[in-house]
Amino acid sequence: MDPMSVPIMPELPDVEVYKRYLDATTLHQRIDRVRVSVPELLDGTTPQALGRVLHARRIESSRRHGKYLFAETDRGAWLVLHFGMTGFLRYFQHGERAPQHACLEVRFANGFHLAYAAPRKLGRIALARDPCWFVRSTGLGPDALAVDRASFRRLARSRRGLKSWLTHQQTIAGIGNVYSDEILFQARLDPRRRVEALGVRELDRLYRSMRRVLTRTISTQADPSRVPRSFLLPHRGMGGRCPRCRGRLRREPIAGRSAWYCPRCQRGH
DNA sequence: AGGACGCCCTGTTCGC
DNA sequence: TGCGAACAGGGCGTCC
Repeated sequence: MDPMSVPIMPELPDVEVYKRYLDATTLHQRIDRVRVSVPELLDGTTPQALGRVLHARRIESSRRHGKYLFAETDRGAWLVLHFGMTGFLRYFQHGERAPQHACLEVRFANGFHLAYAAPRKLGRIALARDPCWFVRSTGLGPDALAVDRASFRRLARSRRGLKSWLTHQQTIAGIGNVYSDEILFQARLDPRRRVEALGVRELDRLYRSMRRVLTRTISTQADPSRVPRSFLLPHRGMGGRCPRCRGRLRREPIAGRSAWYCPRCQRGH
């Protein structure tokens, strides 16, 4: 079973699944060829430089921060991958066909390949000294699953709207449009409300909802078909109905994205 | 500071 | 049925 066969929006849970996929397939094997077919995705490096850094190296470990995946080589340099909205990984045997839209392809000495594919070319490939350095220089906020309740409250001193705040990677890293809808739905909060206007109980509800949604979707491999029917996600679409009150869901552009929510269950006051 | 908007990209879905 | 417009959205830049 190839867990990468379902197209998904690469937010924190999805990237966590990619990380586990990478760990389960590519670690400790010697890289003997690197091929870049979409050089526009390279940020701050070139196909030649990337090839030099990776050639004859092994990936020894990986890390994830928000929607970014980091792979450590045995010489210390880190490969940085961001999946945009359609990116994914595929590990395949020599002779099998590479996925369409493969932008970066690494061949290992054991005859297997790892492809990073991005049909819409909205991803990013970079090199970094280490993940901390990269996170700092990009200005990313703490990973959503590493934020404790106290930090969450501190970060919430913001005039932003809830939807905009949750998806702002410089505040908290890892949450995108789809999962922010789910988190707000389960916290029963109106996406248009301001963060700083929330009471302590509401803020704690939001915090618990964030953790519940992220950990739960990771535990089901971020597979959309395995998301409980009580979640908003399976109903997020034209004509969708609220799994809680059966009312019609509403779509509204908020923070430059289309937000789905239940106007009855997610009231603002 | 933060929101609105446009842009990048391309496969899919929609309406006429 | 066919075709073009609209849409999907992560991240960035610009403007207000």
